[in-house]
Amino acid sequence: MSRNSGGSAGRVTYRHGDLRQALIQAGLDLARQGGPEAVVLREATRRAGVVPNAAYRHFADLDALLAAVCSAAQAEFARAIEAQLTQVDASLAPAARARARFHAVGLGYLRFAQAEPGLFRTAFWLSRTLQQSAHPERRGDSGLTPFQLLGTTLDGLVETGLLAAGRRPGAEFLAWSAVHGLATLLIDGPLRGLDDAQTRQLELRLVEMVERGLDAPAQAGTPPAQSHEP
Amino acid sequence: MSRNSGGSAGRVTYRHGDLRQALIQAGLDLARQGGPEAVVLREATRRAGVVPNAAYRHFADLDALLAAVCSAAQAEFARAIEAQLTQVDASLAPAARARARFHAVGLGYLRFAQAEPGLFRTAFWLSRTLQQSAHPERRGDSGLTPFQLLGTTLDGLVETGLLAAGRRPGAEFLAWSAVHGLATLLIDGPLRGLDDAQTRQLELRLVEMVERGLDAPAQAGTPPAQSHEP
DNA sequence: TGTACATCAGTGAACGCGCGTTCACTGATGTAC
DNA sequence: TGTACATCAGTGAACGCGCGTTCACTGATGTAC
Repeated sequence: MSRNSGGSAGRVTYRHGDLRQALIQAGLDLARQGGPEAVVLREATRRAGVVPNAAYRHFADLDALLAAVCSAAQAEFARAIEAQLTQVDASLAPAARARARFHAVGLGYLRFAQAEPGLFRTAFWLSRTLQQSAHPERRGDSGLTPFQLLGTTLDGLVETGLLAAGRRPGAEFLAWSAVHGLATLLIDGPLRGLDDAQTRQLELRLVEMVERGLDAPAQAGTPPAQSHEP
Repeated sequence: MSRNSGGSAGRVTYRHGDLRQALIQAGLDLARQGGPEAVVLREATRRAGVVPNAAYRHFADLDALLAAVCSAAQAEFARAIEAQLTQVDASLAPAARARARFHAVGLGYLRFAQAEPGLFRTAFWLSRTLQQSAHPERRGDSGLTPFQLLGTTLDGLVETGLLAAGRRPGAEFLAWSAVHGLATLLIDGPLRGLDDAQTRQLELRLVEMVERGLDAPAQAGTPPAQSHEP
């Protein structure tokens, strides 16, 4: 990366060094600026200081490069959330700590989405052909995906009695939905215009809504009497 | 639309009839299949049975056509939610009816996203240049946007005592986030693989989570003792 | 009711663009003797 | 330690694609007299 990244000086060697990594890095930069659609083979090779078809020595085609970039983006995402978790005060009482960890994941998620919207969208890009699940090389330093990190904190809520065990299964999907939705609306959607204070407040209210809504017993007794299939 | 839509028979007149509308319709079909990125001027004119540059008699450029298509998509979205609201049993007691209406909006939202993922994504497309707010011609038959329809049902929850008035401000953003996030994860994201039963259950649990989480008082007393700015 | 004419919606041809991908090549690198 | 050689990473040139957009045009339509 050092020798060729800027393209400032002429290349020392005829061979590149680690073109594969340089292309992923260039693709990551493109994704950072413009999301997954902006990851384009010719521009990536251009930034790596190399002729377009050189990429084919390292990737079967554009999709293969894009997949590698997406994995890298997701790993960066995971690391950002891990960083938030690390900052939770370890001396807190178990229940308070469990809550703090849950908040850390939710707010870390939202923070990353806003700080790196391009990478955030890239992390969720799925090549529509191959159903590659999020397993091979997409994790953070802890070896967990963002989704698994969320699951861990939910387990913590159950262990400390803040979440009924019966409500645990599937809870990550509910929490994930809420946080992911707010992230999307904040970066791509109609909530873009919000100022920082409004954003922070909304983030906090959302996480608290999830925390409460996951656990509390059903209200009233009557389920809504509407048939959705007419 | 009738004469030219299929392109089956030769055109009767030299002039088109209503090319503007035909182009929007063609763009809507493209969006239905492939989302906003699939709305492409040349293909739209092809489907309208017309030469590419003919579009410039009716739209300044591709962005203008796309904007019209997005508005149409959002209007269709609004109409789908209105349809769900219409089906709520009007003879229910006020509180039950308010809940049912809230559920109808949430589930209608999720249903549309899954039935018409392309249009759903198109409805949220924002031309990054012009900050056109969602006001001119993007509403349903009731004259409300999907967002406003949601607000109406939240008002209903407050009126019937199911939601504390103090929690009403901004509540639409929280509810919206949760539903929008689940919709996104279900159609574009890692939850695509879920079968119908799982999906329906998750939808219902999510809406109930929001309902509970919006209203219930804060749990415990201790806010999470984490600083997010290190 | 008939004719002259302005309007303007759609035509036909062409442009330049960046893209992904293929082909035959070249020459630095590392290995075998 | 020196030489011959196979490997294979990167080069150079070219392809075909669909795209958005511009230009000068043509001829049906509707209006004014």
